[in-house]
Amino acid sequence: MANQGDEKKIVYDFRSIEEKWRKRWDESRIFQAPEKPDKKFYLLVMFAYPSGDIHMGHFRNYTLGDAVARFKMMNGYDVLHPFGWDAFGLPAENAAIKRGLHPNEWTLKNIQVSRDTLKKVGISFDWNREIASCLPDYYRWSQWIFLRMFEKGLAYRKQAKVNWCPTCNTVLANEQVINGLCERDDSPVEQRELEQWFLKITDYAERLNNSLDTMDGWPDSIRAIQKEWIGRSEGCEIVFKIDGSGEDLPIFTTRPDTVYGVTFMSIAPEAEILGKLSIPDEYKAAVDEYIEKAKRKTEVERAAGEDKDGVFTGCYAINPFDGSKIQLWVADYVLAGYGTGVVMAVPAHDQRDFEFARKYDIPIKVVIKTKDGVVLNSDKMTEAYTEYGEMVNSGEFDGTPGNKAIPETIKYTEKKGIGKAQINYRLRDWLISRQRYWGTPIPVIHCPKCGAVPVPDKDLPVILPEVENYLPKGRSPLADVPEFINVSCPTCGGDAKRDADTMDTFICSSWYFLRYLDPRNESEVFSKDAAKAWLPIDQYIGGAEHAVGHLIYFRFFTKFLKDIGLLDVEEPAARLYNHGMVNDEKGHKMSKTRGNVVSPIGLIENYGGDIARMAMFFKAPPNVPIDWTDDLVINMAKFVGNKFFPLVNNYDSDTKVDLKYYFNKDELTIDEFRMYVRLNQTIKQITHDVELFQFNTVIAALMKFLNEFKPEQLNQNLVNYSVLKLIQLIAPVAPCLAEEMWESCGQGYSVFQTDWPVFDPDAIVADTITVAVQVNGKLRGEIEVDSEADQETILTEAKSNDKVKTHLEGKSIVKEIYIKGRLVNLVVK
RNA sequence: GCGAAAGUGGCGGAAAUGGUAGACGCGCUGGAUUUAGGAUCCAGUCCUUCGCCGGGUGGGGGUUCGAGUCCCCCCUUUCGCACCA
Repeated sequence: MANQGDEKKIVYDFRSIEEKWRKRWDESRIFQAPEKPDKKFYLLVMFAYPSGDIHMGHFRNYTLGDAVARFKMMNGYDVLHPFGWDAFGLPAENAAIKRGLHPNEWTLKNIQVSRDTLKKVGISFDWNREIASCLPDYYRWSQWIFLRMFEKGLAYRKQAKVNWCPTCNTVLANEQVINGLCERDDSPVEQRELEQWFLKITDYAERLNNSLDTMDGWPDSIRAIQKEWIGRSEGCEIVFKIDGSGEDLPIFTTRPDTVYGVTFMSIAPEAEILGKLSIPDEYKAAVDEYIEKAKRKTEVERAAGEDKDGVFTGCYAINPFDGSKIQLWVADYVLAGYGTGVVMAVPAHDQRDFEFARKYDIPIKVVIKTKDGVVLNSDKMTEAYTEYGEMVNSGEFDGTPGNKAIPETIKYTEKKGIGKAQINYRLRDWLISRQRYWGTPIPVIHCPKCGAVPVPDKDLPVILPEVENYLPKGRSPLADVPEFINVSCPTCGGDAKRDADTMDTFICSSWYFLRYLDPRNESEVFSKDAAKAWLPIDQYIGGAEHAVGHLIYFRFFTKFLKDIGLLDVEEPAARLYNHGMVNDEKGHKMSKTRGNVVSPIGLIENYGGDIARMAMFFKAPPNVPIDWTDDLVINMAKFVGNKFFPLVNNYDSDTKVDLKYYFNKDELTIDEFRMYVRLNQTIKQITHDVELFQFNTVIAALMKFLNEFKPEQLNQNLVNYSVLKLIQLIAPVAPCLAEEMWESCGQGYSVFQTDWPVFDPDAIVADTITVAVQVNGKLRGEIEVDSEADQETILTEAKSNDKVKTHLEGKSIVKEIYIKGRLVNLVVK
């Protein structure tokens, strides 16, 4: 740890240097994006939740984005690199309650503190475009988008069984329930029957699913997670009839080919169809009791039941294929929300149905032959046969081969009008209303006569009122604010009440990237021209934990806004990069309760922001989690202080170097030319690595070059040329340092407005090259040859190498392989 | 159970497209310098060996002149989904 009082240890005066350049950037507005870019690059980092000061995770994420932004600037792009605050929501509210503050006060204070820190870090954000989702001029447009969805029937109210967190005192979206527990506080989530607001994201399930196939700028892992979450499933709807009443009893199945094997059906306890059954008296009590019991269980309890159980209703259905009578059961393993809430059970060919049938002595009927053409004996089966195969015991379908069985049965249902091909999704509609204070008010008025009436656009925003008591108590605190709640109906003028709920904060983050494009627009959510100019996001950087939340929601919003004509793009972000976490030295997550938080501010004050970020970059690629240790930064400070920064001492600012043109190579000695080659290899390497965000090897390449660079042995021209190139190459990674060095070489302001170095292709191929020589694939020697030498010369040379010769003795060469400029392999026997 | 990613020295991690495995750094070991500490410099550091040779990228097979990289099987770890009919 550098001792602040000990001047000898300060390797360069990072404090004044960093302050100087931050100020300079700010004054010259170098990071301000133009309205109309020529060559655009929209770089988006996930905006921050202001729950305190920013931490090492933010620091890592945002310095990564910063390096990319600066690199793109140097490659001639107009870079849009905005920032803002995801300021509404439960965490801010909970934190504020704990401290006895108002959420607004708490949030705004945190924003200020965090903003100051980020400015101190010198991130290249365009602060002119800063937004905060808790401010009326932002959430006004969240309300506006909500109303557009309402108009299209995509925002709707529904009485439904919903997830309720008893600790947060609010409902939660499916995406916020992890293993039946609240993602915030791990409380077991209860099911409550409530009327709530939903967004019909399911209308977009197919498009959300299909676009994933073309999104090759996204990590495969995220795409796979989203695919699974959307859960597309191809199958068939088949309409059975209730025996007696003849009422329809539709089911969804992916295995219509097993329909002749149906021996019972399972109905979810919550399924509405149950009301249509006339359950015989002798079964009624047991069924009612089972349903009551099932409803009291939590999701986890229901899922945990290893043994599937259920109860027979005494009712039957008719199989439309063969007219057979099917027992109807109620079973709580059936999900009311998927398909129709009714499952056709085929015990011979579905493992769960098999176990259920064995338990309750229900017949098992084999209707699919095995691969070997065997018809299994149902009495002797120990498990279901779930493979596809030829149909058997299936009436007119007998003999239909496995690959045709499903299409043929589907075709039949359509011909007979007893069903149809159908695609189901696991994705559910998004529950967005919250019974909490700190969020965007839902812009709807409930009128006893007119029902749910949208607030007219001209009355937006619906301002979140200041309240005394915002503690959660199971219904929205806004419900107890008469001035807010009591209004007249916009349609009929009669007494009406505002909706008291607020929106899920993920609404705010579903479109923030659009507001950045036109953040001060008072008449529109954003201008279409701005959207056309900047979209899609060229690079999005953020955590993988948002895979099934935010990263689906913002895709959904984009598609919706395209459909109403505001956007041209189908997808918001062309490329996505997931950064890794920063843990403490023992690999534990940094947290205030653990007391192991390393502050970016402390690092900046003791070592400088450039050293801190270089240390972080050097440790590992940015997508790999790292364990922070102070020696990272200590060692980086040594490298910069001893090796890198002193480079400018070797620069002679009287010697003019023209960086735009080829260096005069003819003047160089052989050793100097070798160094020139190494420089160009380094340029090539670093450019390649920066493009892949491999900043660890960027710094390694710089170190390696400096290990070989001996300025005192080289002519001054070459030294100057090399130093300038190196400063540019390292600028994205160490911006203040680079500016300072650039200036002290007499190059003026700013290094970020110079062109990124391009390697000299002539210098990549040297006059002589080293070729590796293998015998039977094993390295046996190296030869130095003229780079122009032909294959024959090289092979002759290789065979005459002393080391190689010993391995050739007494053997005959059966094959000679030459890989140009790299290696020779002699195959001997 | 299903899906995805990944297994390389004491450690973090390098090896673009199959072509010199272990770059760069940490740590460690010797040495130099220094009143001392810190710092700095030089040398060494995958295993085995004085050296050559040999072995080596989780394990086992395969393709190839040549495999960390491609294919098959297995093991382990991490992450995501977990009754989806």
